[in-house]
Amino acid sequence: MGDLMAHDRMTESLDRNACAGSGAWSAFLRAHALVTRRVEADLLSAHRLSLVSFEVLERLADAPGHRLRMADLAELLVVSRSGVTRAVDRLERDELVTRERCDSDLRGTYAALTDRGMARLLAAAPTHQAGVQFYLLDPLGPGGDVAMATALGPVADRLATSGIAAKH
Amino acid sequence: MGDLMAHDRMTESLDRNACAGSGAWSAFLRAHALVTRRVEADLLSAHRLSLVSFEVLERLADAPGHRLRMADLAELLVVSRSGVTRAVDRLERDELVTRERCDSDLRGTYAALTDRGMARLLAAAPTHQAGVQFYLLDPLGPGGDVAMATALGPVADRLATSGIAAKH
DNA sequence: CAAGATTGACAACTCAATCTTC
DNA sequence: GAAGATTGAGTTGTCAATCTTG
Repeated sequence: MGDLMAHDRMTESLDRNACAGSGAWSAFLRAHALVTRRVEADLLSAHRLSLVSFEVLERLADAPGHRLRMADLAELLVVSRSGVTRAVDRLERDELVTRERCDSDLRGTYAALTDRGMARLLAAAPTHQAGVQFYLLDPLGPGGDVAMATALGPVADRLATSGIAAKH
Repeated sequence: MGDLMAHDRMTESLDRNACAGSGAWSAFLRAHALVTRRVEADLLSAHRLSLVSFEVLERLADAPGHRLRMADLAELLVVSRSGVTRAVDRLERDELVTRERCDSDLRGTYAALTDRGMARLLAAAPTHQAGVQFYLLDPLGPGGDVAMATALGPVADRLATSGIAAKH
């Protein structure tokens, strides 16, 4: 963990002017990788839930009737439809979610939260919330969370309209 | 960090429609997923480079001697050491990178940029830059890039010190 | 034919174990 | 023994093709 030799090599090679390690893009990628890694590690060790699994449960709990159609879940989580199929497969194996048929459109399928799923979500939510607060929101400083949300809103709006594929 | 939220209160907040769909955390995850997806799609279709591969080439080009040790590369990219081994394997197959021995420490290995690697990077850089600008920086608005970089700097600093594993 | 969902084949990453060198 | 790097095993995600229903 404490790797002093590596740290020496790093400081030597970091050039603030032309380095790829500066700028909003690099900070964005780095912060995302570091924060999600920590939050997921905490969720896994304390509640055996991956970050994606937690987010599925969270979205279902927020939805009317505690259920969502697979395609809607895919858009909310920004993953492919097959990705949602696999994720719900895993959650169904653990009996945290069940599939229900959609009566109005027989092509559709609902992913619905079970009682066990809700209990698991409630148990894990404090861990998740604490991680987000500690790893991301606290370092942002006062008002940083609001600034982040308002700044990144337009980013998502611009890209979320046309599903997963697009061009410019 | 000690978040002692009671279960009944959490249930209330989860039932509120605004819980999972808004806030800095959700915007952060959504923006990252959407932007990296687009940037990588552009890089793949135009230059057959994944985002990770591009970033490896970029880091090597910025480094003194156009080379970096595997462990340093892992820290810069925020991936595991085995992840870097696999990524460099792929790049070496395409002859964009070569492995070199480290004379001062025979345990170490350098990943070094080849001429083909540099040419590929230079060809792909405009595509990458345009994607970052269009998908992320433009929606952020004027000054948004600087604000983002300064806001996320402390996030990375807080988490980057102890490698990949950590506790709080 | 278009849309929702799933499946198979495949790609990329992580962890734990291993090998070499310090 | 500790650190750098790699390997094997296992997990998770994507794309293309398929099946079913509108």
